[in-house]
Amino acid sequence: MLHKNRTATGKGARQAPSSRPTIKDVAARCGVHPSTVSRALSPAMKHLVAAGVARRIRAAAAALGYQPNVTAAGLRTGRSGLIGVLAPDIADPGFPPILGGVTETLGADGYATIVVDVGPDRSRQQELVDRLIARGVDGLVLATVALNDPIVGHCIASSLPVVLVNRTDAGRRLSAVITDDEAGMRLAVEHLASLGHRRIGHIAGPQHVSTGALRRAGFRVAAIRAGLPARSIMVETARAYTREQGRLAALRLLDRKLAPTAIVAANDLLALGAYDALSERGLHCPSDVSVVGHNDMPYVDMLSPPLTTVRIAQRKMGSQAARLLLDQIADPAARRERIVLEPSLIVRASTAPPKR
Amino acid sequence: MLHKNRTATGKGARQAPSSRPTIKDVAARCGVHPSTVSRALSPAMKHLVAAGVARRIRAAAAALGYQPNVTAAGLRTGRSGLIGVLAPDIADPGFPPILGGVTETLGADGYATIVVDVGPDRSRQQELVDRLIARGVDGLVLATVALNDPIVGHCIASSLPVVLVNRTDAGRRLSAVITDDEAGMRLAVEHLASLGHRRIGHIAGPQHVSTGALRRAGFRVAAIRAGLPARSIMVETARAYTREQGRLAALRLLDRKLAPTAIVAANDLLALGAYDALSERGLHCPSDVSVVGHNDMPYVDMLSPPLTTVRIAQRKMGSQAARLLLDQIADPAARRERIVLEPSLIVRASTAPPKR
DNA sequence: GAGTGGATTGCAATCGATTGCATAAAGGGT
DNA sequence: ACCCTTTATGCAATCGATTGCAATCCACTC
Repeated sequence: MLHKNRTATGKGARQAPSSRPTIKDVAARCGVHPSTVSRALSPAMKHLVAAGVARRIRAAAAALGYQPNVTAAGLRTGRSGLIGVLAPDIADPGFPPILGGVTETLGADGYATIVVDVGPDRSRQQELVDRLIARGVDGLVLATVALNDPIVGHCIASSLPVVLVNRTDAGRRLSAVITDDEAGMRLAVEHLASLGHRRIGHIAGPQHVSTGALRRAGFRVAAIRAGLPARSIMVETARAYTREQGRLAALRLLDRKLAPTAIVAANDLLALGAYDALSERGLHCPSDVSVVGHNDMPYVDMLSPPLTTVRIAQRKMGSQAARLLLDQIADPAARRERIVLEPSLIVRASTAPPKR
Repeated sequence: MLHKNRTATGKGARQAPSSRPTIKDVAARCGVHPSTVSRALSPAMKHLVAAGVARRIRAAAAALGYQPNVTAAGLRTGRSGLIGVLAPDIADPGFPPILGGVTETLGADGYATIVVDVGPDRSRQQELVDRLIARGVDGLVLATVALNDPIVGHCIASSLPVVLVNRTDAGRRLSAVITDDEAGMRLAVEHLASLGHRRIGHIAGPQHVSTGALRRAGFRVAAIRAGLPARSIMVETARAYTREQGRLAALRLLDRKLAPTAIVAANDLLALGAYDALSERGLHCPSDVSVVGHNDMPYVDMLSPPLTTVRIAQRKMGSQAARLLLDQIADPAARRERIVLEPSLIVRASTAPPKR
């Protein structure tokens, strides 16, 4: 029997000489069969190989600088060690902390993450998911789902482990880690009410995503519970979680006959837009109008004025989602779960009692 | 000859029934050989198959919802369609725009990116790179290299296409896309000098990375060219690009006998720290001390006061780096290149003439 | 009517690692 | 001594797609 592997016969050798050593090279160096090397190097199988042999194999592997080819192993085992993450917008400073939590937890278990920025065009989402599936991802973390998102059915049909993060679907058909949006709004509204505000406006986020809808509902409930008269509960909906849409919505609030003395934004980016709108109308925050944000994204403490906002545990949200996903990969039959994290209010200088 | 594939004989069928169709299924459905399917579906090879057959195959593939298994193809062809990206810190708002440029350009060519956050512990970098190589990445984008980084030699030895972004290595041994750091500092210093500042301090970044070293050097040169006396050119070095290290360095500047009337930070995060330090000392920006940042990261226009800063073309930097990498993948013999982008100064409200 | 050539398609090896099964060697019990 | 476990290792198929080579077919030329 002759070597078929990498002998310098030239001719058929398309291999670059620098190509990495394979399991066969290690096996040859030890005079054992490749399968033995595979077992010796696999934590789950190494109990099948004699301790001495295993040591020799590990030494040879180290000497050759052998690194297993994940692609080949993935083909055989059907698992790639890759997790796909769909992000609404990487440039949104609120997202990196979530991502950090996800990658850290997954990385500890040997998984790598492919992050895909869906961008404003939601229709691409399905295609992007399919691309990830074709890549053989072992699971998906979705930070992008809308309330009634066809992607949910698609994911369930694919029987791929999936976890939602930050947002949830209307049917609650998938595991999710979210924050208590209603509670967050209650914190914000109660804070403003306790300062004496009676006319409070809300810049709602897009209503097709859970954060937008739940926070708006939470705002309404909290405002009523705080005893505000119905007509002084004002809501304007932003079409996207962007500074610009926040500005437009804030202008609509400010231009009402009875303008609010305080504004609760569904998100810090929207709050930034509210700041823009205020200065555009020559109003001052907080003396003319108080503003409360949501998420406590990085550096909002540096704004002028520092933003009072509802803090959510973004990093934790990411790591919890990752953990849920790992559980689901380990046991695909596991029931879907829903983890709700509690928000807290960070009071800074953008809120104050109303004038007069 | 009998079907060996996915017939419902039970027994050996470990396959989940929902598992995706393979090239064989498409072939069987069309009564052709799998290799013909492969060719029909490959843009580069489809000229080898009759037009009518190709059409039938495409139809069958679509009907079955066939998606090629990228892992299997990758094993055979030796290319994974994955690009590794090493980031210094995903949470740093300066990074996402670069990443956006990278992923967009690579995505257009069918590549997916694996982003790895190296974090503060640089020693992990080598291991992370090895992990990516084991994953079979087709190339690497490094946003993390230090001036004399062992990783550079390692990458060259691996003969893997690599491009540096934002930072460069001392030996200029790898392709890189950076900004003109000296020019940026010249813009900052000349702006301050023209406002009348004569005592200017610099918060330098870590000196082991190119941005830190080049900006410090650029600051010195610009200050001398502006005719500032040597002893009123003050430099304090931050140990990391963080707000906290910026605060500490700024305090050291402010506590000097002849404190500067203006501070140029090597980075916006350091500038934020300078803001912290100023308020800690009861000083006001810009009336007491002017501050200039660097990078124009998102939302620094919202700070109090809005930050004057040197804008760099981050997104473009990312996409150029991706393009360079694609070129290098297409032609591994291509010469290494270095692209230097020009920065511009964005004047906001953190700079003003010195008192008196 | 044989030869030439081009166009299609099939065949089978291959990428590198994993794993069920078979085999071989060592140990244990009676 | 013999059989029966364990324990350790080898063998070969397999994952799914790609591709060099061979084979087939048809048309056309001389």
